[in-house]
Amino acid sequence: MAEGLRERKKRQTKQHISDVATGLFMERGFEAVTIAEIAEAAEVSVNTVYNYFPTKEDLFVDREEEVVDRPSRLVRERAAGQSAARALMDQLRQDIRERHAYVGLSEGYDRFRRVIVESPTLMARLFAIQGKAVHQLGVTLREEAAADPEDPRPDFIAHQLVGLQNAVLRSIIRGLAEGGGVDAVAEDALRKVDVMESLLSDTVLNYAVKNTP
Amino acid sequence: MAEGLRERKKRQTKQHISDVATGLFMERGFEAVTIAEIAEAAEVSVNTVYNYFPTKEDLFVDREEEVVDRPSRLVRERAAGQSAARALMDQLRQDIRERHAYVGLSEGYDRFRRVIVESPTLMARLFAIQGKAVHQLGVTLREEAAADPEDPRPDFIAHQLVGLQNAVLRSIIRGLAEGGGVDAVAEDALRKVDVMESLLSDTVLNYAVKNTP
DNA sequence: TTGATTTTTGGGGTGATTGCAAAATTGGTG
DNA sequence: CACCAATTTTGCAATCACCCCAAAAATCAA
Repeated sequence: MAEGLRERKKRQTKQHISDVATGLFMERGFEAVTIAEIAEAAEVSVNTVYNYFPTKEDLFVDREEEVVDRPSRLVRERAAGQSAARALMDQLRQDIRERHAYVGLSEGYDRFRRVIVESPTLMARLFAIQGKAVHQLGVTLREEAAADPEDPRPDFIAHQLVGLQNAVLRSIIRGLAEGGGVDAVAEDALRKVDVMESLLSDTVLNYAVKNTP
Repeated sequence: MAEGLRERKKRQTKQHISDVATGLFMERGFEAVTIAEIAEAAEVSVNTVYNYFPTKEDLFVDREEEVVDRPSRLVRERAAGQSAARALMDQLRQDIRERHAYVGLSEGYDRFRRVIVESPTLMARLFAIQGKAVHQLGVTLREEAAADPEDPRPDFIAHQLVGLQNAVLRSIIRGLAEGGGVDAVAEDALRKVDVMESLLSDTVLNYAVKNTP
């Protein structure tokens, strides 16, 4: 059965509210905008906003699940003969080369960043997301390496790998904030990835190599 | 001049409110207790509570600053000839041996933990604290190693070292939650620290060795 | 068009958090 | 000891996020 008008309209409404909210947040900051204002600007009732977004943060922090799951997914889908670390580092380098938003390299990311940094609520949310990503990746690594539940390595390796991504992201954000051009910052980030990679032990770099089928 | 009665009374009031609040949170959980209830139980007005504690979380999350600063302080005060990593790992092992609350090994930590885990608000706060600790340690490592502002290593090493502590803490909490005795869990944690240490590269383990004077 | 289903809305809370000014408390003074 | 000045506590009113419920409006299927 084809997807009905109802479904489409719901999606549109949700998207519309999200867009309006993001616009207002970008203009005036997260805390300064009230849900009531968003509802008014989007021409819906406050209750409708809550119908689609459980909390105010969710109006801004989109695709949380995707961000949390991506490292795990990349590991699961790594090529045969490739380690978990290599899969993530390769993708990280590619994200940088492609100026992907995942690593903060995209138009308008700057204002975006300011909105987040200026809101304790959003900062806390981001930290929580990162924590979830670490945990998720730890679970995945444990499975992929068939490690014992008592083995502390998967969790710690997850910390290291997510930490590396985070350090890169922060470095990029700082570079852009200081007025560096996107290309220069990206090149710089690639160099830093190399340096950080050299701080990983061989054990970590070669953890959970996928069996050749 | 000696500390006046006023100062003493303020401290007492603050402590009293904190104690009452903590007691209620432990009994009924964080979200289930309202500020009004705390005020009533402590026999002060709601405004007085806010006089001492800026937010509800602050009634529970005590000594945040101390937790954030401790890794940095330990690194700054490390012995001559000792690396940053070694200072932190040594202290971590000692905390475990001493059953220190820092690593979750102390009486009553279990209920404490449940209160936190069951409250998204508190979890978010803890993640934020950890984030701050990483950042703080990164700054300190950069100073101690006299590293260039562009050098990505201090930040990433900070991630690794705080991550290790975090992984240990989680392991301990899990062990206790599964009913392990404190001594057994502590012994286990020490073994895990060894394993995790073996996942750190030599570069990290020997970073920022303090000059002999 | 109708009846069922789903979405939107309105209205009425609760609870955290803030601002302000009055009231109570405390420290020292004469 | 009574009194003024500084400090703390309190009461009151608001704002805002968020929740619950029932009525109204929109949509779908027959």
